Amino acid sequence: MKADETRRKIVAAADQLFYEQGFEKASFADIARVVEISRGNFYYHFKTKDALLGAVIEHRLDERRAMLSRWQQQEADPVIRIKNFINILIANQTQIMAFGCPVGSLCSELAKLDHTLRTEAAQLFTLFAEWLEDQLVQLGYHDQASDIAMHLLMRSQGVASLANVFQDADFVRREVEAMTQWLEDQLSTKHPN
Amino acid sequence: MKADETRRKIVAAADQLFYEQGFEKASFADIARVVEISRGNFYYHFKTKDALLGAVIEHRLDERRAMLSRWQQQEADPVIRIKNFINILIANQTQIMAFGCPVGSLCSELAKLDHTLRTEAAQLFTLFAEWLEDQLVQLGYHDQASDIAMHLLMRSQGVASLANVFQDADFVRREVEAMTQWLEDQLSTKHPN
DNA sequence: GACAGATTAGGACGTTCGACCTAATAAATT
DNA sequence: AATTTATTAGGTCGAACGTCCTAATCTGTC
Repeated sequence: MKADETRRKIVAAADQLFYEQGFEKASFADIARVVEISRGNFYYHFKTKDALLGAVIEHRLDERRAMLSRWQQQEADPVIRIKNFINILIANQTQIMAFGCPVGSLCSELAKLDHTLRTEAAQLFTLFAEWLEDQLVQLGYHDQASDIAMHLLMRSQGVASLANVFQDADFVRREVEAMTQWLEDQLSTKHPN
Repeated sequence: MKADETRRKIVAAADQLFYEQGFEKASFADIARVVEISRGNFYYHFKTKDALLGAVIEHRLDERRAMLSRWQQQEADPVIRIKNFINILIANQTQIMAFGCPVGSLCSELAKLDHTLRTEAAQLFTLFAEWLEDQLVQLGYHDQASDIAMHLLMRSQGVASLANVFQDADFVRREVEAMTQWLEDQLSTKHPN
């Protein structure tokens, strides 16, 4: 089955180009150039551009699920796991400054396009929200777990947005530091309920 | 000069459609339908779509400058002025949940398009950043004023992003409350340097 | 080696878009 | 009223796009 390999390459290239240029601007011709196949070949693997987008979203979900379960295995402490999440902003700093958050910018674009797959893309957020909530539950939070998870997600998005606009690495560093500090303050000052 | 009126209508319609659909998706035909003029008429008022975008950005800058100077006149206390800024999230909640932040989503799109007017759009952020910084300086901050301003801007963006994705009015209310509380904590616990 | 199915290449079609042009009309000026 | 200028309408052009079709090529099986 060589088709699987080609399909994988198409999805990988589309993933990157959708990120760098946005879903609408990235064309079949662009992707074909990267994968080095003919334009017409797409129709064999994906009947429509929406189908390709669906595959890209699934791929992103898989990657992130894999990352999260890796963290689950490698780090026993939920606090460190959450810090791993925060540090994505540092690890992917260059890309985020250039193209924004891959999750947030896709959701934003699909919302404006009023696209069918808008809800599927939103699951990328839900994935992180629920995972963060789970970590916080493990830390003894219950009622607040969901709110704190959303707060962390919110700050990540805000930092990514401004990082993209202002291209300021120092700002990112400061906010990641502040975010980490805020988390520790939460854990130390407030007794989990 | 009836042309000024027509031009004003075009800019107003483009402003809204660029917000609702995004710059690329909103076409001359769409705008023409709203303004009720012919498509070809655009070329008389704006030679290119980029020129129209430039006018829209200028228009948005003007509107926001007007709003900020209104706040300057109506409120003597910089703290209340800053709270006005925070409360934009509540005042424009419906639109933000539907289409995101008009400033952030435009900057995000132009960044992906690698558009020439990207920096002009970023001035919309700079406008708020400098205004917030100014308020904080008036409150006695100096070294920290810029960082706090960026932090407030960051949280606004984050809240707007997630509001758009999750369409959760309660989340917005909670985060606005938390943001206001954070501001007051800053002002009360830390003596301005 | 012949055959069938899987995969790919390349071009054609219809649509949409921004851009551009020209003629018609409205407004202003003399 | 005549003439010029400002403004608008409507149509056309070329390019880009997603979609679709058909022929060619590759791959595995008997």
